[in-house]
Amino acid sequence: MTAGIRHDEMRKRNRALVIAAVRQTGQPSRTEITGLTGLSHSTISAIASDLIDEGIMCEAGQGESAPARRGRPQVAIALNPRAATVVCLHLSFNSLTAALVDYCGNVIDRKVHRLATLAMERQGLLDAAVRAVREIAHGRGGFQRIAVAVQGITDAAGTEMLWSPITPHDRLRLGPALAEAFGVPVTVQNDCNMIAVALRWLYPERYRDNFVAILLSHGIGMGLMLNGRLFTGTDSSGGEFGHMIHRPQGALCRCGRRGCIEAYAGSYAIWRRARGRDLWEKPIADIDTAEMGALAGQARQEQGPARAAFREAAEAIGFGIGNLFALIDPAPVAIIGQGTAAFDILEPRIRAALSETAGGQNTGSAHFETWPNETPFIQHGNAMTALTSLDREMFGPGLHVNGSRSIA
Amino acid sequence: MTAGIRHDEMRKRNRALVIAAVRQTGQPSRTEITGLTGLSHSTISAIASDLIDEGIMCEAGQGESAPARRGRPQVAIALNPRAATVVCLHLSFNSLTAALVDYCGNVIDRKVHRLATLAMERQGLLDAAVRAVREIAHGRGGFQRIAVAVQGITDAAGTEMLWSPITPHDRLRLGPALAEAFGVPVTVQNDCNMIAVALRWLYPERYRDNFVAILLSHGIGMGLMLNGRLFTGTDSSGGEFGHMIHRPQGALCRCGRRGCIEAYAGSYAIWRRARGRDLWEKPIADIDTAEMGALAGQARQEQGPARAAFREAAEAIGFGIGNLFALIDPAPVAIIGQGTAAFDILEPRIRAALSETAGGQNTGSAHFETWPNETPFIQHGNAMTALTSLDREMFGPGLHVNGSRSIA
DNA sequence: ATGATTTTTTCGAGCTTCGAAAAAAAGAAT
DNA sequence: ATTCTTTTTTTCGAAGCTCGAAAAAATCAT
Repeated sequence: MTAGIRHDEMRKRNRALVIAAVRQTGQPSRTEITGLTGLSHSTISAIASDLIDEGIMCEAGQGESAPARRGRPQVAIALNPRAATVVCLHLSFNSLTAALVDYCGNVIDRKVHRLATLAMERQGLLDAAVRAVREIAHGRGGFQRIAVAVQGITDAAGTEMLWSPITPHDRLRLGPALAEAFGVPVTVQNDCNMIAVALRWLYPERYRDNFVAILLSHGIGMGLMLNGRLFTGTDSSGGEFGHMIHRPQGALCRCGRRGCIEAYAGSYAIWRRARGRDLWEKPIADIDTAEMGALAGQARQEQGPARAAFREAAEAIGFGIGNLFALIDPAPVAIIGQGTAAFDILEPRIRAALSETAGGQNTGSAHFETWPNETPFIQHGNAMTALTSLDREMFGPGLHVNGSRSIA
Repeated sequence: MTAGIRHDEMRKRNRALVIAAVRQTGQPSRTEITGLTGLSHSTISAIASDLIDEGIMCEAGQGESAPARRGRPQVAIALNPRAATVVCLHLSFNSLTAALVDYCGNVIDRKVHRLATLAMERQGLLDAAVRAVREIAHGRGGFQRIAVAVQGITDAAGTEMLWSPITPHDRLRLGPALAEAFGVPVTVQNDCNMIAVALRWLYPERYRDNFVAILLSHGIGMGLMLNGRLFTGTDSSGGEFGHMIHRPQGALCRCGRRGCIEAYAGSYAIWRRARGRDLWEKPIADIDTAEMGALAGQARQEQGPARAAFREAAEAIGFGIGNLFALIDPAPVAIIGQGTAAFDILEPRIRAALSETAGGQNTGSAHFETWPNETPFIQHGNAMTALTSLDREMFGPGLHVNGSRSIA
């Protein structure tokens, strides 16, 4: 049973709404917030005044390029960049990136660390994460939150990495390790989910309430936005699109099972097939971009195993999207990652396969948008996740930030 | 942007909460509602008093079997059965059932009509629905809502049946036809979704926030509850589990495509395979239960095509559940319908297939609960859907019901 | 300088919830 | 039979929030 709404709850929600309006639109005036939230001028005035006194927001002068209209000019309101600071980590194959981000979302500093994730011990990985946070934050005052994006499956609570292709260790408890080291809340999230979050922030006109982000890379990942909320599993980050079974008893997947979509469409799978290797051969750890580019070139030029490999990859993706659409209906699809470099070869076959599925019947005219580099999306999505979760903490009135005082 | 919460909104939500608490627990006292909602005694007293004055709820004496404790006895509060009436239709192959249900969910009357749905014209089907409503409601006062459960895909708005195996006509606009004829709101919902709703009401301890209901019958259907909400597609009722592709370019499905799960696991598919027919042969319209029983008996007794048919059906279901679980994680599975009569044959192979999938890794000990008859679930879920949607209408204060007056 | 126009703040009214106290309704004790 | 206990329900004043209207503020136009 949901809890009843009390009086203070109403205020909290409306404060949250105001903060969200400012975060979304950048520098709205009080009057614009009135329109966005549907609350009255008086209420917005009161809430804005509170939030400014508490140091969460600040007045930002006449906003961008005052249009010099008649009447009292609007005063732009912005989030106070110094209201809070968050640390964002991004852990992927052989790489750990740390970024320090202010409350407005500006990246204060970023540092990329190279490390051999596959060979490292469990504790070594945890230590590396702690070191990366300590280093990026050093000498820059405190921070309020750590958000970690990982290439792997996380638990639904967002505290640990249940499984990942980048390390042999399962249940890597990044959340508790970082929370203990720094005494701030920590969230651990799947990288593809962060891509979806980023798309929603960056291109809301196209990727708003219902869409799919598919990562084509060494493996195949997915982030799914449904009804404006990130779709996660009940126990884990869910959305293991790459490990839906495309062909029962089919090719060997990196996850140890057989017939997964990834075992046909991951770059290791394309490479394996194009090079004429056995489909049950254990996948290799990494394939560089140049090699994949060469295979794509071959596939474009001549009939042969390379072309067949891309064709089969496209079929796996197409049927996968079709099966997904059978469950959730057609929605915009964004395709991100290295694999998009060969999208010209893949697309016709993806469409052909899709059209053979129940979910694909209305997608003849669907347009797939592609981006080759997933990293900026992951980092942006991760930062926005940390900041909006911080926003939620700001709801409660009477919070003291940076020494400024509440009026209460 | 979500709308801000105003004062009256708060009251509405808390009224809704009280109504929901009563509907869920049956006959709680005011004090029990206090506990369920987290609101104060004073607030519950005020809201209850309003709702009783408005005729939505009523006092129901000492509740069930007063335990004769010390102190002022609790006064049980119940929904007023005469506060509203709804008509529930259930349209399936060759059958149309109409029921009149009071505000508490008691079935006042029910009538089953036989009709040849496949042969009927579009208008004939619509007329039959209108007639069924008129007949069941005749001479019993007005009703406030019509809820239709259909064997077919509906649109996300719940107004029409987009496609159904029971009729050649698509986009059957049941909602507008009934709304125009009777001037009340109409909802049109997929039958499997209604099964899921019913399970949540009937067995909340097991089927609460996350579970799957799978209907094994002539076709294969699914209802999915996620985070306590019915999962629907963005355009349609969604959840077309039966039409996820099990084997690309495989057996011909009733939907016209090839390789769907249903084309292996629907009873027509099992029959076709067991009888040694071509897998690309057009599915027949109906197979009676006795015939399916005979096939199951054959499969139990001897190696042969019947056994192979059930085996392949089980594989399709197992891989399908596995693929579903790859997206949404393991959750309780309820299996309903005629097909459960042979579940003893199916279950081992379903488990075997499931264990080969990414989603099946944690489901070794999963227990599948089965029910042979889907009809009562569909009808109950349909009724509860209509009533809870009516509850939402009752939120607004100052509503006049059955001649009683608001105190305002 | 004055007027017009637009934004923002102020102020009192009207709801709603809450806590405390009172009222109500029963069993238990005397 | 009457009085005490105990528990439920109602009543009442206090506090908090939002709203509309009016006032104040800040700018351009005349």
